[in-house]
Amino acid sequence: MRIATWNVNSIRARQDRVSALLERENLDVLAIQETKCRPEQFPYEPFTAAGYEVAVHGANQWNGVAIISRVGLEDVQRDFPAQPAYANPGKEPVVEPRALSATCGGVQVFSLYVPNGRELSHPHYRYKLSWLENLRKYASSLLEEDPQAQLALMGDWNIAPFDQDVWDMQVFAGATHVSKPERDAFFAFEAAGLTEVTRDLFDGYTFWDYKQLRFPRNEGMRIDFAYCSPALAQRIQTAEPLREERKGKGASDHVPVILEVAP
DNA sequence: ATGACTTGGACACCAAGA
Repeated sequence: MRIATWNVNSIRARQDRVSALLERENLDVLAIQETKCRPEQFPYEPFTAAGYEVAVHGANQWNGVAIISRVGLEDVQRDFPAQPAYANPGKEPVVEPRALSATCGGVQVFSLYVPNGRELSHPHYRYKLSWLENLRKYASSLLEEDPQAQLALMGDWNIAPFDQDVWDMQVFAGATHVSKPERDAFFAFEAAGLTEVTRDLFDGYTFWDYKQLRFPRNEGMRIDFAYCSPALAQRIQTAEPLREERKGKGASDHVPVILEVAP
């Protein structure tokens, strides 16, 4: 089975590329982030016509996640238990559409768009940390219920866990994505018994900013990951970032990361 | 070339991204 994650930065702007990816890479399941649309705006037809089912979670032009599968799509869950809400200045707190899970081909696949954090002193940063903590607690509870669970927590984690995951640590001094609390929150998933399965299977980045020639200069970040339960981690055979997808007109700023899962 | 941001809303600027 071939499972992938990709922050597409608008599904309406990227639908052609997503459809082409599914076919070219022979994907069974694709978890996408930053769909940036309400459910009724999602372009379902090209995917259903190609034999896929689609589960979406979206509210407006911000955030939004979806799962596209041709190996079943059961037990769809929007949000996770105790998922923190975020209050924009002067507004009521809202649980944003950043998490979606479904069982596909016997694997509980999560499509996750971890909050950005914005600045270390910003309320969004505290929101990011509590969001990660509660997600980790939920993942722990799933593993506790069933140590043999097949779990894949895939998505845009918005954290560069190691210094080599950004092109220049000096550029990120005092910035989000590299701070110790964020990295601690990331590695807490390892402590909870999950394994980030892409780390040992490739080197390099998964994101390059649109600005300042970041891609041609290969000034990127590695922030897209897949945390898997023990029973699933042992089935992962390969993990590959598709750098080709960052090229040309109409590219997302992230590239897909594809996992090959043994039967 | 892999090339100097991109997206979507209500808009002709702005928020947000990382």
